[in-house]
Amino acid sequence: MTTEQKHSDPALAFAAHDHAHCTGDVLARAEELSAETGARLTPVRRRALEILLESHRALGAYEVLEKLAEAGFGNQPPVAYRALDFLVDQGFAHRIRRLNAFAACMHPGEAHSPAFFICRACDAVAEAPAEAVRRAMEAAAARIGFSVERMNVEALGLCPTCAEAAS
Amino acid sequence: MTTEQKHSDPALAFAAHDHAHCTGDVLARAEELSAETGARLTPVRRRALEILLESHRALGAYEVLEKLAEAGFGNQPPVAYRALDFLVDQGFAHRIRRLNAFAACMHPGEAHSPAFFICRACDAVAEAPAEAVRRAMEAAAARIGFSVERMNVEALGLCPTCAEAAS
DNA sequence: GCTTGACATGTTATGCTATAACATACGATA
DNA sequence: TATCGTATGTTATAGCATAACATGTCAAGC
Repeated sequence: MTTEQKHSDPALAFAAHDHAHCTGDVLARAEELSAETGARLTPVRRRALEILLESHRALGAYEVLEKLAEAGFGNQPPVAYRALDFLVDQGFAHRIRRLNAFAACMHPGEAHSPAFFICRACDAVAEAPAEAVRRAMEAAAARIGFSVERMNVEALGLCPTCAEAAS
Repeated sequence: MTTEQKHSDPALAFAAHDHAHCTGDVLARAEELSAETGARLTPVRRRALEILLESHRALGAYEVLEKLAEAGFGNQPPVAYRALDFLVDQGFAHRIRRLNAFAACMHPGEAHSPAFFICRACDAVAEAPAEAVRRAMEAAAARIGFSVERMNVEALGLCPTCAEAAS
């Protein structure tokens, strides 16, 4: 399996794998993209992204804040929210509203409309490409004259591991 | 235009129409369904649904609470949250996470996976049928062995009226 | 060099959203 | 009429998010 394939396989979000590896790759990609677009991936913002990547799960803003504070940054809520908002704006992270949480985007830069699959048993979150979902939404929007700017698509259920354990 | 068509036309959520009419129909349908399934549509719950139907937009739990209190029910948050949770469980209302709000379902009982289109300018919310979206999600879930139990599909953008006004 | 403006960060304070935990009431049933 | 399940009411608190203002930083233009 190549690195490319590995990172684009959403099932891996539910399985053990080499975090350090994908963390480094994604972070590097985020830096490239920032350089290209002029976005300023400052120390707090970069560290916030690292935190999301390292934990490799969805984190609440206050969890991120705590880790930012440990790294010497401010420890007031706006510090975390601003960094996270930046990451979301740049497409480096996604906000998962069902969990009031944020997760690093596993393939930044690739235009994609992410769909999230959230396990209600272990809280793991898989980000899967969902172009078909996006197309269906665009079509539904067109029928009512609505112009879509952003989308949140989230499913709650059981991941393979927990489904197995439950049976 | 028949009543059936009227209620199933999501564009109407963005247009003026006869609230009293659709409110009554939906409420009656909810009562039928409750009788069938044995769900207890008690006074608070019924009033909460009426409140959502009357306002005909997404309301925060505390807005609903305020109106429940006016009607003589308790005025502590759990009163509203419990009633709203019941309505969501029964499929009589939907939770719109992007707005931290709740909206009455315009066609309860009909199996449907709703998608919401939220205008960022006027906060109007249209509920559109999105079977194609649901199918795409099921397909994506199947590929990673995930079993979907619930879904939230929300789009942010501009409704026809506000898009017009902006141009 | 210095000023200015844009942007990022830090801090205080507060508001909004949601739930835990316990008390009370009510109806169905044995 | 005792009991169980369910619904409602209430107190208290936890958790999430942002407004508003102060400070710092850096680059462009005078």
